[in-house]
Amino acid sequence: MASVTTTIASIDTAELASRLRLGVTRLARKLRQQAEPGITPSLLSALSTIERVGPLTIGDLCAVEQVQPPTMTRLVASLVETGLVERSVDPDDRRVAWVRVTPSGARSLAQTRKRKEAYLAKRLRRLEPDRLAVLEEAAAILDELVEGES
Amino acid sequence: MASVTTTIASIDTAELASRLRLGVTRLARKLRQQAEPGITPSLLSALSTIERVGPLTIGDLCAVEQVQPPTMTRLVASLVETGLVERSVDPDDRRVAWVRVTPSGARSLAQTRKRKEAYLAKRLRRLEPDRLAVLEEAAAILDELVEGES
DNA sequence: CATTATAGTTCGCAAAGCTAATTAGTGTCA
DNA sequence: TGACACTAATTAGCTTTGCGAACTATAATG
Repeated sequence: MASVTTTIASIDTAELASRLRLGVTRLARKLRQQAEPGITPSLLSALSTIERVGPLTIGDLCAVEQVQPPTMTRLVASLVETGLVERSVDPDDRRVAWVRVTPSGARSLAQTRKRKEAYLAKRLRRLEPDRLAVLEEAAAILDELVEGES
Repeated sequence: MASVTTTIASIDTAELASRLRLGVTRLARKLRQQAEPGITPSLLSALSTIERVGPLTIGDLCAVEQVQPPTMTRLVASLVETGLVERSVDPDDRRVAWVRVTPSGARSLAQTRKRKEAYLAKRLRRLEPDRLAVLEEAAAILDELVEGES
C-alpha cells in the first residue's frame, strides 16, 4: 500500500480542465501515431467495444463510442469488409442491425492487443509505483467523466 | 489536505495501458466535439502553446505539439491568416520562421478560454475533491509521459 | 566551390468526423 | 385501412487533421 497525499483546498477546475485537455489531446495524438498498419485507433476502439459489450446495435455503438451514426456506419462497414465483425438484421425490427465480433476479429484483437498498448506500457513501466497508482485511479475517473450523460 | 490510498502491489501496466488508452481516446473525442465554430482543437492547442512557450520556431512547435512539419505549416498558416499569430523570418538563419501570438490572438485566447474548457470543467465540478486531486496529479504525469523522448 | 545537412513548404492521399438528405421499416389513429 | 409521423441506418458531400515524398531555400563543411 502507498499513500498519495495532495492539497485539495485550492483546486481550480478551470485550470485543471485546461491542463487535462492539453495532456489528453497530446497523448491521444501520440497514441494515434502508434496505430498498426491496417487497423486504425477508431476501428480498434469500435472493435474492442463490440467485443466487450457483446452483440449490440449500431445505435448502441454510437452511444458508447460517442460518435454520430454516419461515422459508425462507415467504421462497421470497414470492420465487416475485413471480416472482423459480423452484421445481422434484427428479425423483429428490420431497421435494426446487430453487430458482433467474429472469431477472426477476436483473434485479431487478442493478437494485436499487446502490441497496440506497447507504446504506452513501455512508458508506464518507467513510472514510479505511486504514479502508476494515480493513473490507475485516473483511468476510472476519465471513464466516468465521459459516461455520465451525453 | 486529503489522503488518497491505493493498492500498488499488483498494477499491471499492460492492463492499465489498455484502459488508459480507451479513456484518453474517448475523452479526446468528446473534447473535439466541443470545439467552438471557427477555432478547432488543433488550432487551439497550437495557439495556446505558442502563447505559453513564447516566440518559438515551427520545428519547436512540432516537437511540443507532437506533429509532423507539414501539419504544423498548415496550422500556423491558418492562424496567421486569421491574424491570431505572427510569423517572422530569423535574420541570422533565413530558413527559420519564428512564431508569436498577436494581441488579437492573446485576446481571443483569453476570451474563449473559459468557454473552451466549460465542458470539461462542468464535469470536473461534479467530482469529489479526492478525485479532482487524482486528476490533478494525472495531468502532470500525462505530460511527462509524452514529453519524455519521442 | 561542391556537397551535405537543415527548416519549412507543397502536393497528394487517407482517415475520421460532421450535417443534411434519403431509404426502409414501425407505429399510430382517425 | 391508409395517411402521417417516427426511428434506424445509410448515402452524399464537406472539412479538418494527419501523414510521407518530393521540393525549395538557406547554411555549413570539407
